[in-house]
Amino acid sequence: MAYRRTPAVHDRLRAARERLIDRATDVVAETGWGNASVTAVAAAAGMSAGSVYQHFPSKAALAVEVFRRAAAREVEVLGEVLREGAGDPVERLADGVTVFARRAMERRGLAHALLVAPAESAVDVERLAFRRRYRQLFAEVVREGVAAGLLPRQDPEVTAAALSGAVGEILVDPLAEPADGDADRLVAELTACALRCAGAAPLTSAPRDRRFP
Amino acid sequence: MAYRRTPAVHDRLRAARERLIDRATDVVAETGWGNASVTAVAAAAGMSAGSVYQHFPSKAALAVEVFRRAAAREVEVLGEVLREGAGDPVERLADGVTVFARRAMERRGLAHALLVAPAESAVDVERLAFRRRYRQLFAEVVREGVAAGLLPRQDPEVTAAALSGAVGEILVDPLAEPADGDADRLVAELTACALRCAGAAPLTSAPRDRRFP
DNA sequence: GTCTATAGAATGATAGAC
DNA sequence: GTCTATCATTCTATAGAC
Repeated sequence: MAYRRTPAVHDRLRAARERLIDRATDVVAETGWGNASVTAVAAAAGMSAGSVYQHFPSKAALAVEVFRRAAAREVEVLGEVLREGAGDPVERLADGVTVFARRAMERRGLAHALLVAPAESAVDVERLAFRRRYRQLFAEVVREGVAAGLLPRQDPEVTAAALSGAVGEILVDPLAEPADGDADRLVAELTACALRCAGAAPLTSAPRDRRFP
Repeated sequence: MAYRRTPAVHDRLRAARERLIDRATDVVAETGWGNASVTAVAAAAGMSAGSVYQHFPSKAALAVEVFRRAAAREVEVLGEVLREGAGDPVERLADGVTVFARRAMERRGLAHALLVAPAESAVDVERLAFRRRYRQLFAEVVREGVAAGLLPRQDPEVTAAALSGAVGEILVDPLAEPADGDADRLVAELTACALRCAGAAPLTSAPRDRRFP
């Protein structure tokens, strides 16, 4: 195309790369890693399989980039709620779980791909790091809550593992696909469970007498 | 071999089939599903790859049988503790989580294969059913606890998901491989977390002195 | 006219059935 | 051990920007 690589060409390449990543993310979210062949994602992005290698040295590199982008987005959102959100640590924890769960349910396919779906080993490595960051975020706010005397003493890492594990577990099971109205109830139950798990009083306060109705 | 299948031949075939399943289970526990090729499990069982197909119509069928046997054993053990164990529902829940976690840590490789390790899709289907049974067992005892007034009102399914999710989550992360003495502490923390999760531990900031001194 | 991004075919490796 | 299918990756000829 270009005699020398002009800015216009550079931009077009960059745009094509972005589109490839976006479309590949869609394919992964809709059909899973297993069906995201080079040919399939290339077709979704409107390019040939060969052209993919103009942008990425290997399929694994593309997969990792797809994962990183989506995972980073989730971590950022969760981190904002947990760290810079409003309220005390317990309130932020409740908000965090709610956001985590709600986002996962809204983009179920993507959440599945990020959290549990089998993928190539390069992605598995990223996933481990990703889950660990998630847990650290939860653990941090639990630690704050303990320090503030709002939560009983506990191992924040274990509690954090339980929190993310609970959401993941519910996502794994396709039968748990909730009806429209049910999703809200499920998120609320999950949040309540998370608060109990950390040892906090239920959200609907005046907790002392109402706890065991 | 026999012209017509005599009882002796029948017994020998049956024994070979059992040995094949047992050795294949070992291979899966030690090296994961990915390395459990037909050749590898056949070698471990002391037979040729071709002979495997005397006993199973496909590799997937063998894998499913391996999974079912091991999973059924775990479900049985957990079910015994949760259903026929000693004590009230809360005590049985604590025992169940402890047993679940301890067994998983003792046979980490097998637990990983059963709970989370990537496997062929036929096994994934079994895994879903297996995790569901696990959750049902937990949910049942939680339901009992609620009915008995020992636990606050909650969705037992969600709580059960959190319980098994927490153990699974901790197993997923290889970094969490605990030192010898640490495993006990981890199991204890997990059990405490599980009790809180079900609402059995103190929920307010006024903890009982005995539990959180 | 030149050069490179691109499409599409060729190649080669892997994995599983039997 | 052989046969087959399925991709990831590479090769090659074109088309279109400069």
